[in-house]
Amino acid sequence: MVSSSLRPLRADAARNRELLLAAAEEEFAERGLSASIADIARRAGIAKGTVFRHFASKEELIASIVCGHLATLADVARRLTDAGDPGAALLEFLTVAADQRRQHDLTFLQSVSEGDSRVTEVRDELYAGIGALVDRAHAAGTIRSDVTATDVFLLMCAPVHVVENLANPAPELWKRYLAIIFDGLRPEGATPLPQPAPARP
Amino acid sequence: MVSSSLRPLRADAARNRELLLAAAEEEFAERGLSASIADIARRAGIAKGTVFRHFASKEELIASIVCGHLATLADVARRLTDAGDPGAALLEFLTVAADQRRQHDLTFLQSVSEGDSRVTEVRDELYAGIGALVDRAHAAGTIRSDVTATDVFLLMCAPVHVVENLANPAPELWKRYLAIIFDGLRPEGATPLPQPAPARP
Amino acid sequence: MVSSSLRPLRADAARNRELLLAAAEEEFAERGLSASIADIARRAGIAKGTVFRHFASKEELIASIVCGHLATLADVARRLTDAGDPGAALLEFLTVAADQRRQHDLTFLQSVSEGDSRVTEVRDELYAGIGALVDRAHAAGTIRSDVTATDVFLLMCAPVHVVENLANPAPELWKRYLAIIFDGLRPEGATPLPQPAPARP
Amino acid sequence: MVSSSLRPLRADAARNRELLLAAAEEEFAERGLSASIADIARRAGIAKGTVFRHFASKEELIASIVCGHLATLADVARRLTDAGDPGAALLEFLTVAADQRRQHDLTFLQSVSEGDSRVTEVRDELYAGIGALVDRAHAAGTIRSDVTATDVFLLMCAPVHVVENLANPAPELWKRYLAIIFDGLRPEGATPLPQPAPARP
DNA sequence: CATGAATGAGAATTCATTCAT
DNA sequence: CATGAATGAATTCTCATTCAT
Repeated sequence: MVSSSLRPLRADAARNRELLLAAAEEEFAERGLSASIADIARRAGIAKGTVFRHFASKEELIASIVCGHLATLADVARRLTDAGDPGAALLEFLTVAADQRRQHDLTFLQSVSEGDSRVTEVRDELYAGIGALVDRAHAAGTIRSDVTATDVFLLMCAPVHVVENLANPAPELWKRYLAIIFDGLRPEGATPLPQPAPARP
Repeated sequence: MVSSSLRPLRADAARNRELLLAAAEEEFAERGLSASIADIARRAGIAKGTVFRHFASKEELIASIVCGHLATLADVARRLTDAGDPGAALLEFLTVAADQRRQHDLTFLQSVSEGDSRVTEVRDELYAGIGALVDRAHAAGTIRSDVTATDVFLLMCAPVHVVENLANPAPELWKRYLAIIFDGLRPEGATPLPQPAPARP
Repeated sequence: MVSSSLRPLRADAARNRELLLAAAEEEFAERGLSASIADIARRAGIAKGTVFRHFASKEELIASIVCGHLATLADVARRLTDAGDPGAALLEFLTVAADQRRQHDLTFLQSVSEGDSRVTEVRDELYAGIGALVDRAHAAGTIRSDVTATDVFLLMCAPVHVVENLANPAPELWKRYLAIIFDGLRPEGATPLPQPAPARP
Repeated sequence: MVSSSLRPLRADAARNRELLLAAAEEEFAERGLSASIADIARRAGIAKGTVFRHFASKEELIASIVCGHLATLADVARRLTDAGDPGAALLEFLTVAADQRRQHDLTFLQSVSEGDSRVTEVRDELYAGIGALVDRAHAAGTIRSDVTATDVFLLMCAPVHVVENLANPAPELWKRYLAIIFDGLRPEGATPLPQPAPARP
């Protein structure tokens, strides 16, 4: 039973679903895309067959994980729209986003769930939230005017990715690269950009 | 270079080796790490078994690809050390590096060949080359003084990674993000970095 | 016995396990160690993948077969310890042992499962049983005093092995060679042995 | 070039043939039947392709090894026919036979080359030799009258086989079991045999 | 004629997914 | 409805054998 519609899941089923998602995140983080359903089920303390009762396929499981992460980020963005300092709000958003990724790097899951409609939907929400943050930052003059919401959306994961090339990165090293990239977004000393901003994803 | 081994291979074998490496790059780029040896062989127009005559295992094949790319980059870095403008040289290096990645994103291959000794060796050469470029840029005051060769090494792939989150990125879009990141490396308007630079990889 | 593990298997699974073991014995007997899992599965009327659900590897399958045979023999030895005539009991044991082997010569499997702990355990039991039989035969003066339990353990398979060098041996021919060897174990006309008895295996 | 007919092989080819046979024996002894042609060739210091110039197939190589061993034994038997003490001669023959096996256990090779005509031929010679030895022993009353040449032929390898069930057998332990078996062949205290002697193999 | 590169038919093993219990 | 047994396609890798160099 996947959809949020209809019956709201029995209590234990809902709990299993959460156990499963958590186990899957850990397993994917440790083993990469090739983490097996069997291992995930074992980690969740659930039978293999039951996994398919919750998620019709491995792809759908992955999509659900990605959805969750994106939804959390969309929430964060929404909440920060009311914050006092628009520049600080945008930086905070990027910080939360990178921190989320850092906990389990699951960026590679995104490519798998590219086509999924629920993912697209949540991503649109997130995109809207980022749009609002960027608009306010523009108005406040905190970031260069030629930078768009899409740019921010794309740069969001960069700090964590950068750090991943290291075997044992310091746990907060990504903040160093977020700082560098955020400096690149500032209006001071900005060089004209050689390529136009891309359209929304 | 890679062929540090024994005899120089028979002409046809050498050709097959190149066909194989090329096919493998394409296949990995399209299918990710899980590209199969069978598909690679088919793409190269070569029998499955022959792949294993050239590369004892899938891992070794991957290591060879990674080695080739790193060696090319090390060459580029070496050549640019003599260039007139240190700042332009560093930017040029990052441009070439990103361009190489763009053709086939194979960053994920790196993690597999982490332990390989040949890879380590070539990476050290590349690292040395980047070090020289960064030193000269520091001397010329083109980049902020708190940025190290390791930082540049890590940031090298970021522009391409950023773009990969898009389904159909404009072919040169990565230049936009390289520009933003490079602006972040400039001394003008630089914010103090929250984390110390990491040690060499 | 072998099924010392957890729950007692579902009825159908248990049946498949037996089918599998039987098919494997036949296939190994016909094709030797290089019998393929695929052929074994086909013979058992079971899918290839299912073999690995029952036995994690070919080695484990072999160990299970060996274990079964050794356990049966250990049982036989135990039962015969109470028999009236110690000499007849020992001969009976060797007869049963050889007969078991004859059905499927699987001696070569033993070398593969040398390290397996379950095998070691059952073999120790068997060894103890043989020890008891030999002790009683010694006491009764039926076998020469310089022959040990290890000797009997080692000679156990000889009659069948001898016969195997023939293309189409008469089904009970092995009894001829068991008789000859058993005569060699008798005290009458025994020549001093040129080498000391080996330590327990 | 396989046959002993026609040209007698160029000197170096003959040498390669011997190197190859020796390497193959060692490799088979160490790795069993699954020793690979590649490893054998490497051990002999010869190219893989050349192996097939000497022996048309792996089976033929094996048959050649087996042939060599059988021929040596046939020679030994022939030579011992003239010896003074018929009983001692037979024992000596069995000793040499077992010793030969012990050096490299290659009994398993025999089953592979079962059908080979050259093997059959040499085996017949060996059989004849054993027949002569047995006849003389019968005449001298050294062995029981109900034992035939075929029995001896079959029992020949038993002592080594027996010892093989041990992980690290003492190098001459087989002599212990040869003594036991030979005692079983003696007329003193012989029990009637339960099965008739088999026909020639 | 020796060499070793190429071949392709398997081998063991893994895994998402289905379905009887 | 949960369970875990069964499935079979796919994967990496091996090897006897052939054949161009």
